[in-house]
Amino acid sequence: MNQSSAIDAFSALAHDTRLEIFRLLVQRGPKGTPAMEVGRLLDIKPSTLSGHLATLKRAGLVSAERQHREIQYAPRLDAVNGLVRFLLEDCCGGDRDACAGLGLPD
Amino acid sequence: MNQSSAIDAFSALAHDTRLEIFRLLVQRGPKGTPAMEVGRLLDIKPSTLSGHLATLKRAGLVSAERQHREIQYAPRLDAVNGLVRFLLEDCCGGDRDACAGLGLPD
DNA sequence: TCGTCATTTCGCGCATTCACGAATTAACGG
DNA sequence: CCGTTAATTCGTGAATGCGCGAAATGACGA
Repeated sequence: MNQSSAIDAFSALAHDTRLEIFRLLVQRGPKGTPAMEVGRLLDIKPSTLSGHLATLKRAGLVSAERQHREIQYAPRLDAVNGLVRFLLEDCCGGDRDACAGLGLPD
Repeated sequence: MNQSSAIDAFSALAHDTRLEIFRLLVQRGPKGTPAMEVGRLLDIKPSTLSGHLATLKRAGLVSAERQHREIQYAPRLDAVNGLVRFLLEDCCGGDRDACAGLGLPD
């Protein structure tokens, strides 16, 4: 994870509809959800939905796999993990004691 | 944390300079850093810096406290925590078994 | 091969965001 | 009260992102 990738990810999440899409995918689980079903559940027009899913995919936040006619989209939870690690990198200048009790990852 | 607040936070982080500012504040620790020093370290013009710090503060990502002449800015790590919790809320439809091994918070 | 459903691409008009200089306000020290 | 440093506000011009309809493409099933 680098600055540029992080910005792509944050930009992707900084949008009402895309944030809803991502959270829906998280709730639906790692098995994935067909694009059309996402659009139906959230009432999004096909062309708009396609653009948003492409943005999320470009940002590395979701994966896409074709299954028969449909494309299954799934959230990449490891991307969220990487994003947080990047945000909190070298917290307190690397002084672990100073960061104690903040619930940070190892 | 709600959708609107989360978008404000992600929007704030989805910007090159602001992301640099926030990460710098994280690295400098919870004691805070004077605005001017941030500007000096990252080479940001005063008016531009002021706007970015105001955006981060409005998004709840940093706190500001006046100390003598300067204003100390500090990162709000609890905000990051809240952001991640919001993002991963009801993961896998709340089925904890299906989410096992993903490194999620309690 | 044909028809159909799923998805993407393209173009338009509209709204928002950005950096920066100049002027302004705020908080001290003497 | 004055000078200095810290920080904010404001206005402008340029760049980017947005939703959506229309058309194109891809992938099947019969």
